[in-house]
Amino acid sequence: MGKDQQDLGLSLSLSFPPNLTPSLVPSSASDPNPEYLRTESIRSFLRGIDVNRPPSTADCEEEAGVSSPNSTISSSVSGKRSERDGNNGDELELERASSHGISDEEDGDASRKKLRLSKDQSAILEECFKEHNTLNPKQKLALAKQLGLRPRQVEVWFQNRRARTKLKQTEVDCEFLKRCCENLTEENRRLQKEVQELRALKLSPQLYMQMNPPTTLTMCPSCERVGVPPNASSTVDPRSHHHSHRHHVPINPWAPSRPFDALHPRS
DNA sequence: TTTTATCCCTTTATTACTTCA
DNA sequence: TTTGAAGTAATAAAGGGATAA
Repeated sequence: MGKDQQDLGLSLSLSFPPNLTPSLVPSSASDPNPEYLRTESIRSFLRGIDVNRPPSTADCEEEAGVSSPNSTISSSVSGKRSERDGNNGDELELERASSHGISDEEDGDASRKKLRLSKDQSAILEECFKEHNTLNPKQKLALAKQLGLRPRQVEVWFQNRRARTKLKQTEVDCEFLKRCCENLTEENRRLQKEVQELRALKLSPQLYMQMNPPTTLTMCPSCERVGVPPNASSTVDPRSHHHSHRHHVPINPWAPSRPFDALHPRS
């Protein structure tokens, strides 16, 4: 449990520059009740069809029986689920008590039936998910009881919901990194151009003579950034640099230029 | 060390919706 | 304009491996 929560927490705790994130986050990501769910649920509601209608006696008996058509049967057959359910009295009881409204006719098909949750059920689940994206067993049972679902359904819903959240976050991360890459490419292009210009100057002494003295260019020894000394006339405010420069190192314009990658090696 | 519960990941199946001939 | 097949997106659920208690 701990590992998973950590993973999710890491994924979700990524922060982005405020100017990037909002435009990148898909509207649906923050929408607890997406249009898709709304329209579908509304249609379902209007038709008076609720795939998760409250359990009837027959349904309960059916669920409790051996031949459940739904996931319950397959899950109770599968090792993991049977182990789990067999050791949890409350959960098993709820499993039996809750229903999906599967009739006996439908029961014949052993294939799993996927049932859409109602609008209300989805809304409540979303609300709970907003509060905490994982559930402890008590919360799960309570929620399942409240929604008329099996605890396993609630559990699965939360798992799938976490997966959707992670997927959205991955998309946002990807978009952010793409932009970073674009920005760096652009900066690299700009710097390469600058290097070319400086090399051109180096090759034409006449132009060089018209240049300002090289001492007007200084470099921060710690970060190797080109700066402007305080006495130089410039629009750049030296105080805006990230640390004080008491030791500006004059740049030798004849020194071989280093490409951007050499200045910013990837660790 | 073994057991159990829970997680995530991947895959499958189902449903509802859209597109197009 | 209607209709049915095909395609697509969303998502419920299963199964399996990993991990913590």
